[in-house]
Amino acid sequence: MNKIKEILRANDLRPTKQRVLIGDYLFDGIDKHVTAESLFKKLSNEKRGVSLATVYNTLHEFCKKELLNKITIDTDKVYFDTNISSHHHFFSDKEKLLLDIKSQDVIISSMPVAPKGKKIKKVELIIHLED
Amino acid sequence: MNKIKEILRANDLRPTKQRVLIGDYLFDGIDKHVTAESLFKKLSNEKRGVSLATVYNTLHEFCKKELLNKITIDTDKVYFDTNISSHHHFFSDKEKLLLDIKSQDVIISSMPVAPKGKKIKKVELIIHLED
DNA sequence: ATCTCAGTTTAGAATTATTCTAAAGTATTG
DNA sequence: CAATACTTTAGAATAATTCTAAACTGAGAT
Repeated sequence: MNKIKEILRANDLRPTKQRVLIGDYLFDGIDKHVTAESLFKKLSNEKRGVSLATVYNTLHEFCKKELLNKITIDTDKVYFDTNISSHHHFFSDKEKLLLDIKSQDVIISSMPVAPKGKKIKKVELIIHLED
Repeated sequence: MNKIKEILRANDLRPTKQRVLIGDYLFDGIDKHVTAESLFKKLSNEKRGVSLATVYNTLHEFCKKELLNKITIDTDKVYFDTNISSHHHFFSDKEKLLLDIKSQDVIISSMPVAPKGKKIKKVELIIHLED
């Protein structure tokens, strides 16, 4: 029995060929950072391809269902992280490389209160690297 | 004597009409968050306008000289902050609104070490807000 | 002042990730 | 199996930004 199909169904997403193919790759147990383009290329090698539009659609759906974490660091590409537990990132602006920081390596001991009428949705710490 | 002209000269930037106009607006003592488009619109009202290309050029030059702080949160726009002291931001994804957090309101008490061969260039903490 | 030239500005074209559209395909339910 | 709502897709559209190449200008030398 395919684990991905169950995940999809549990999230009200029909287990289509494309979603299963993408899910199988993304959720194979190894944390990954992908972009729409990188994922599209990776899957083009497979026998049945997936269109770029579907890659975009699927990444966004998975994000909405909180199966993926969207990371915007750079204007020219959006990254998606399969590690949805709370953690932060290094980013090398030169190579445009995203690296996980182990969650215990960052301690934020004081946080501001949200402005009136707003709640904190997500805290994102990005450490930009240079050589 | 114009303060902006001195700043420009101190940074090896010729004090052209356009740079002085942009500098006068940005560095009037009030902290600002601008985008290329918002700055372009603001300055279009002035008698002598500045082209959009020059707005982009100037924002990037000012960034390089560390007169501005570039903030990338959202793929569809880059923000520039005139407050170059160390501080963090709230971002309301819905309204695409950027707000300063007072520097004493965030305490990061533990930081990771940079990967081998890299140095930490900048630490950016973004707190995403929702209603 | 005027000349010269590197630095600067600019309009418009080019780029590029992403979103949109609308037509064809498919999973699911009865 | 039929009906229908959900999906996929190719290609067009969008929009912020960058690029290009020609015109312009500030600053030092004469």
